[in-house]
Amino acid sequence: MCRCTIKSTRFFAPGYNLEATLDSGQAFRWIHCGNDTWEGVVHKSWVKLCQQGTDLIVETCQNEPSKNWYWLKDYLQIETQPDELLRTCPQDEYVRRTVQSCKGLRILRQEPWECLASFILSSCKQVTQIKQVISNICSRFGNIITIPEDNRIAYTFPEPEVIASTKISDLEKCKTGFRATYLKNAAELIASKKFDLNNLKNMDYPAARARLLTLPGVGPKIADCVLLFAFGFFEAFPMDVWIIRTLQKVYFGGAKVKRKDLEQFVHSYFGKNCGYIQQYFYHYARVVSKTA
DNA sequence: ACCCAGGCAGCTT
DNA sequence: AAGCTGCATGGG
Repeated sequence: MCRCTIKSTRFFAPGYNLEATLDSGQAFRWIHCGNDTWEGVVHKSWVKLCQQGTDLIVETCQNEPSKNWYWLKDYLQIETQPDELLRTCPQDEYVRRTVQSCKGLRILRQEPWECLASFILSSCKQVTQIKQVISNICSRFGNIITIPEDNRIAYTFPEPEVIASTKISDLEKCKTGFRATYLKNAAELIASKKFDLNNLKNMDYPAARARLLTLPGVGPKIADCVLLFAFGFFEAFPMDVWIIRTLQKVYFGGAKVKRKDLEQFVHSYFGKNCGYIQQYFYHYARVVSKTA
């Protein structure tokens, strides 16, 4: 049981699109509490965020109170200006439409292990299901965080050591399905220090990607998600079913272009920040265009 | 009943 | 190197 300290602040973040950022399928643990308010857990601390004009109102329940707010500002990428990154993309009609519709969407800077584990569990599942499985994993294997203001409970994401020492059958009780062994085996490699997840940040994109691809349950798509959402490699372009369909429809007149050829295309056409526009495409295709 | 979901690994051609 | 298949589970 932890002894938490409530701390509050506000971040000046004009134009920050909290909803698109927290609900665009890059992180799976944020809960919408209405009125532009979201609750989640970042770096083992419970966090409540509320968008209010140009500010994000922040309330936290911190395990180990830190002197400054870097840990959360970095996670939320408050200082990043998406428009500057997206300027390197050709401003074609579809780019303009999706950027306009998802204006202010940031790519988060997530914790590597939670991000990796989440996307190992994501394959061939819908976003709502992924959220459910991860919620199950955390409530079963994470540590309890009590929120002083009303005695509710939140959970940390279980460390690799915990997952590594868990029975496959207990992981499967969380509805992981066939992904349970992938997760456990990856956790073992990380817990035993045979795989140094944090060292990926010292590599360039191709080297870090090649290294991630050696992990069980990690292929090109999941590797790119981790590189984009946890390490800030904006040249990583996760090629999922939604994006493949979108690219074929918008840029190839509906032709069945192969994955390999699409990869070539996105890197040469969208350039060094192709991963950033990818997230706008994904969110637009999956959410925005449905509700328009 | 059927097809699909932020795929991957292993096997067959 | 490419193409096919099984994997476990729930939603539409």
